[in-house]
Amino acid sequence: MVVESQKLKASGGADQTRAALVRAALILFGEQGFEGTSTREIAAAANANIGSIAYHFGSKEGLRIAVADHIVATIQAIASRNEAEAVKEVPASQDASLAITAMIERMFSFFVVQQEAAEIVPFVLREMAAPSPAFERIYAGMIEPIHKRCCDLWEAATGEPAGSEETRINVFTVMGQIIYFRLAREAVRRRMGWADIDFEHGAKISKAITSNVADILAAKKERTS
Amino acid sequence: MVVESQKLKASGGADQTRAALVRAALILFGEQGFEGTSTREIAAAANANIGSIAYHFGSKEGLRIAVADHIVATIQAIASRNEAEAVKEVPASQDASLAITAMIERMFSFFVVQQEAAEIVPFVLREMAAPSPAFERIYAGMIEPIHKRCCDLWEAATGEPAGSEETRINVFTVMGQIIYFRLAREAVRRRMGWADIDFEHGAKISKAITSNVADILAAKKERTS
DNA sequence: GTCTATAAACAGATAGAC
DNA sequence: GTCTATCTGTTTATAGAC
Repeated sequence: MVVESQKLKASGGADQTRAALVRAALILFGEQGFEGTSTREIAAAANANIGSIAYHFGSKEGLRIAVADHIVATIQAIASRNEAEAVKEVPASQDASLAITAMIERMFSFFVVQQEAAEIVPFVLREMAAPSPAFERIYAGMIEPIHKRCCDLWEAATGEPAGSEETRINVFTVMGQIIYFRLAREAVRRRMGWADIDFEHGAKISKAITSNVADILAAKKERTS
Repeated sequence: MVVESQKLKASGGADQTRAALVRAALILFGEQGFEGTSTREIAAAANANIGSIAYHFGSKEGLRIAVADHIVATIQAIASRNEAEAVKEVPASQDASLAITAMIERMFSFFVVQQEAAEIVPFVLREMAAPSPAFERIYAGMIEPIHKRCCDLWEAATGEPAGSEETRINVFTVMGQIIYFRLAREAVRRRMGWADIDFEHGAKISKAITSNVADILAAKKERTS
């Protein structure tokens, strides 16, 4: 993936310059890493000049913080939209296992298949693996809220308290099954002999994960009953 | 984690200089990334001079390749030792599920608790997430062999062919549960309220993963019988 | 707010003495 | 093989014109 050569900045306006810089930095930091990206490169991709980074964000590090804040805002917009849809789909919390399956498929689509907000995931992965000062925002505004939400679903499905140590660990094991396919995308692609991981492949993986989680939930229910 | 200030190079000798450079690069590339590490930094940590990198490896990129080869050699030494031990522990392939549990615990200890070869994991994680020319070696010499070995165990435990698409995907879901706790170590640490992920915490996580896999295997056995 | 010019530090690679 | 000095280009940050 390469940054489009089209202008990210539509016309004049300070807000548009700012937004174009944030989006260019999001993409380039995700692809090449923070140290692997120069401010000149970012300014060029955003159709702005080098000085504008210092003016709007103070420094390169300030730009990274702004990128993190932009991610959190985007994620929260997506989350509230999904919640509105989820309420429509499952009027009562009729079957918690179904809700978990839906959540897994949504997260898998977001992290691995990536139709929307594809630029966000590489940046977030890098922050998770090697936290920078910007990680604080990503954790508090994205990782923790998603994990909490999953713990609530887990409680509804198993009866195990959402706040218990066991539940929190179990939810991480589910998130690991999903995100690993993004982290190790190239290894998976090679080992599976796939040219790329397309929608069809994604469906197979997603099915395997939801099946795993269904088996785990069923076994837990069996043991506690 | 910071590189020890002690000398990595014991005395003279070309091989010792070479080895010290590889080890210093392994640690620093893992901690700070390839672009985030300067050749001067590596030479200083290895108690060598900058020119020695060009002499021994041709370029910074050549050093990265040498690091990858060193990792593969180390992994293969560990793997053959483990195999020798595994034969002692389980004389016949009496219970394949036990062998899988043992494999998971070994991998978890290697990737997350990290008593031995702790420096290797960060470097490998970075190559998985953002493959460089050195990834080829890591994949062929470490990732694929481990994955193949796990697929064989999976076949022994479930009857599903080791080469089937389903088996390969399932093995990746297990590896994901393990490696995620290393990738997202900082997020896990915060969410669990742990000061660090020590041996006791590792035991809890490992138990959760082995329990998950046991449930998945049992459910698969149930369905095919 | 935007843009250019420049400062000061640092990068990787190389040449050549020993 | 080791080490120093240096070349060439690039880095972030800044100063100041417009």
